[in-house]
Amino acid sequence: MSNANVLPVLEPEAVVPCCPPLTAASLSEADAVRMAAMFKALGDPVRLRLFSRVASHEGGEACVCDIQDVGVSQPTVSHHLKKLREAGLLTSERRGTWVYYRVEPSVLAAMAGMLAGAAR
Amino acid sequence: MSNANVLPVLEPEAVVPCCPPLTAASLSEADAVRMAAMFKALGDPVRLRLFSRVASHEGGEACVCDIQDVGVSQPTVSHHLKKLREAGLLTSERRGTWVYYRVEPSVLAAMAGMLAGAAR
DNA sequence: TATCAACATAGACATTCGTCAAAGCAGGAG
DNA sequence: CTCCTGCTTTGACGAATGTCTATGTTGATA
Repeated sequence: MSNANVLPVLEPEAVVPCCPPLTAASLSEADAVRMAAMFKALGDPVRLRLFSRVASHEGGEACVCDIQDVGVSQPTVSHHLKKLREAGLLTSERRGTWVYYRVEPSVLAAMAGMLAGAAR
Repeated sequence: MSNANVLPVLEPEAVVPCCPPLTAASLSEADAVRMAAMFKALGDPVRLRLFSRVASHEGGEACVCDIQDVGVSQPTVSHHLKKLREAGLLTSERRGTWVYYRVEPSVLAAMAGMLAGAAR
């Protein structure tokens, strides 16, 4: 079995450089697709709760066992965490038996930046 | 019309007072449902483009005819604008033959505020 | 070795979503 | 009145989504 790279995840670097505030200019289709994927990742109550639990957890990271009590089964939690990872909002790292998740600040900043302009 | 709101259609007023930054505390289930509905509304490329076109349009408002060239049929545009309205992100007003949409700043501010904390 | 705990993956299923064509509605102009 | 334009609603369709159970994998411990 190959133990090389088991995570076919988006690289955060590729996602970051986006976008001007929404008030400044209308989005291109390509930018809209990229940004919509991030908003979509937070567009589910269970995912949003998981994300908020990671974000608010002591030390800025949490293992799955710390946050998995959100009312759905463990495989479903795993599935949602994978979605958040693929959207570039979370990163994960295995340490021993546990897998720790933490938020990717630059991606969050891009989303907040887009909205902040339009909210003035 | 009855205002009994058993349906998950959000009144803009009820949506505004939410929420602390994601780093501060984990969301309750009720708050997560409300906020996820807003993020979900921006989680589609067509809707995000429509929203950005309204937000960046001169005067802070736009009629449908100004923004409907996003690559889908006109009924689909109307459907997406309705979703954005139901999520509390846009308001609409009819003036003569045209319907004008504008962004709801307070709702945007709530979303940006949640993200800004976690992006630091 | 065997066994357990933490987490991920596979497959199936019902529900939701995005899209379109067609029809409906509201206002302005003739 | 009739006709047209701008926009919404309806109904249908395939595709995507969220959830579960069952199974797999990884690492620690005995």
